[in-house]
Amino acid sequence: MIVNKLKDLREKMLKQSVRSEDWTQEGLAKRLGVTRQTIISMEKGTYNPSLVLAFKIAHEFGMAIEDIFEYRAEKK
Amino acid sequence: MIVNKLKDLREKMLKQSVRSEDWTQEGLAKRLGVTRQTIISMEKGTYNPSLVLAFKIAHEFGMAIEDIFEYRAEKK
DNA sequence: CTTAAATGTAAAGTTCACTTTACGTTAAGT
DNA sequence: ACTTAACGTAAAGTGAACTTTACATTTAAG
Repeated sequence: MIVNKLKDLREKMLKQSVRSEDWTQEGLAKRLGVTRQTIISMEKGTYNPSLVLAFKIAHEFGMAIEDIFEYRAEKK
Repeated sequence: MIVNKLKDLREKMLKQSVRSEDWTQEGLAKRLGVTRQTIISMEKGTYNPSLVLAFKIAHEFGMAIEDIFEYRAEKK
């Protein structure tokens, strides 16, 4: 199971950023090369990004993957 | 594009490990909960692991995802 | 040399990340 | 109140990650 901080991080950037349009769901989606639906589903936790997308996201936020996504071993 | 060090890392563990059967393709696959085919394809670079699997792999090797997988921006 | 473990290859099937389209709701400015 | 940007939801389609099965090749050890 993977937990992520995407929603909080993006909303924080939205508030802080001068170019706030860069951090709307749509703005971020465009920079990542995905659709807005993809952002929504990730923020909701409906599904996990691919490793490639996780790398792109980490790059956009200037953080390591492990700072944004946390893996928790499944409870069997 | 993602480059990985899986083959080298696993072979290194194979040589160093006392319980070498833990680091055969089959042994590693079982611990990761995937098939041997999956290991082969990742080592060949045929496909990239999901983020969940990347986390599990990093955990098995005791390393960070970024130490095993490297993202290189696509040349358009 | 022989045998068995480990690795490689190939191909069809399943699942899920991601797209596409379309419409509904919320928030904020004027 | 009106408008519009931003956010949310739903559902069908595509492609790639991953499985399953089966067989062939390499490597190491007796």
